[in-house]
Amino acid sequence: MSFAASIEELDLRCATCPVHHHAVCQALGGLYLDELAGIMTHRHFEAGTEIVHQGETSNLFGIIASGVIKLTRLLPDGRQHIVCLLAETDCIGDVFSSQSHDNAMCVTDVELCCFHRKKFDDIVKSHPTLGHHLLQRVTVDLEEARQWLTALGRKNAVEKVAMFLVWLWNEEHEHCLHAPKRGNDLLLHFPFSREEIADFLGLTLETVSRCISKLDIDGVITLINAKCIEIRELDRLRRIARSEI
Amino acid sequence: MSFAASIEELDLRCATCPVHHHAVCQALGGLYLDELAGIMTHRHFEAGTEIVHQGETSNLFGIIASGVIKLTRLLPDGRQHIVCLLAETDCIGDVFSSQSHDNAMCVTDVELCCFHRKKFDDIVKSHPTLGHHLLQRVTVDLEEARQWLTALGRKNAVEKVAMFLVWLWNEEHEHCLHAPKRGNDLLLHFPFSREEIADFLGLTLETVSRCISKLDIDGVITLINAKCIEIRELDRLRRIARSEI
DNA sequence: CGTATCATTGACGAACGTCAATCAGTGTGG
DNA sequence: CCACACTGATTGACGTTCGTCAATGATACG
Repeated sequence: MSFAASIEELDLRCATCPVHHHAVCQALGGLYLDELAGIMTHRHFEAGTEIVHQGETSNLFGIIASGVIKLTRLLPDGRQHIVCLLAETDCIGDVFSSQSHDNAMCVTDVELCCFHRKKFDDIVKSHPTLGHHLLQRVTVDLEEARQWLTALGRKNAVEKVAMFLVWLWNEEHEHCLHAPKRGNDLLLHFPFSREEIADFLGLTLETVSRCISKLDIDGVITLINAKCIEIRELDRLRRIARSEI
Repeated sequence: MSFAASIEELDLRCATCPVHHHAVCQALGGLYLDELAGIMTHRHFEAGTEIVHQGETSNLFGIIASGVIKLTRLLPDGRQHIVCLLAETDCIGDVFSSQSHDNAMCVTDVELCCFHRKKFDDIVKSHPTLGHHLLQRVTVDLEEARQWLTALGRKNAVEKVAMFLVWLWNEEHEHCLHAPKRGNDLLLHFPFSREEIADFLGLTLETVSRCISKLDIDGVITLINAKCIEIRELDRLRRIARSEI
């Protein structure tokens, strides 16, 4: 693990944090934010770093200021699955349990506001609005997990990949308020390898590659390069994702 | 929908409720429980009844007193998936959103403590401990959803079915505190059809049937009848479920 | 320029789905 | 009490989708 060492980072307090208006911390007004800032440490992790290991005890509760984290689970024989992809303003960790169910690994470089699980929970307990916001977050996470459950259980490979692309597009254009605005609204840049997409969708990297090629050939998207796709027919892509075709 | 009509049921207040010590309502002591009881209505639903319809607005927030409810999602072409199975003490509904993401359908007869979503949320807001308990519930639901995500994404049919049986066994013997104690600890009675198991595991009913037959032939379980299974080698079943074989 | 890594593409096979026949269990009515 | 029908489970034959294995291509990096 690589902790932030530079002194400058100590100055990164909540007031200057780029996401504090959108993350759960918004629940606390500026007044109580100091309380949070007091127990917060800001850390930088490089892409590829494993922040938390599956099964390990960890007292980390974090809010992502920037970057992307994947939560993965490994089966005894090496099969892997990504249960969640987290981006800025998302929370990592569980205030109730110190045992981590998943590996947390950085897909890109990550800036993380870190709290001690127990201390964060104490603040949650004393500030009901924060608890309420946290409940809302977890509820949204649950809804998203169930959406993917349906996809993994009942959709075919092309539908899964289409759904993933639409989801990415939504993430960039609706949820992630700090994503840099692209010149072209339909240009999709993503940091995931084919293997990561496959581990997320319950496929193999070859199948993901074939599906992307098929969508390209069919004119729904244009493959600019391995990690950049132009969406040519968003409506059609959406219909495929929703299994309406 | 069939509402409870008998006058006796009006007497079913929280104090006499069989699950109030284990459901989220425990968070409120006996004192505040009256507040909850004041806005609660107790309803009975028959097996097969659809309580909530996918996409509909619904202001129901309920706590299951007895019975089993399935939350399902339907794709435009008829493919179906069960995203969650709920039993006594579990909550149904979302305090934040009035639009239901799934159909809620009774697998068995169901006794449900019903609240108006908004009113329940008001009580949550004024009683932080209740909110905290609710957060804990949703966190557990999320963890469970992710466990099934990994299963649907990365496990084969036999492993899925084994996992389902182990999960059922755990539900009966660890979580569901009011399940009637069986004479034989390894006898598993369940209310689900092959199609329901299939819709939960992302398989077809034929595949589920074949997997159960295989586990029977291999001596891991004995199929007593369609809805009763004796687990003969729990450890082996667990290892299959965990993909350790 | 050579090497390493990742993506694409093809050939083939296995696992699971589809379709259909049979079997078992349950309820109903004569 | 039995015959019948109805529903759901099992089993078999066959087909499709996706996984596996392998070769080739593209891109980045020292």
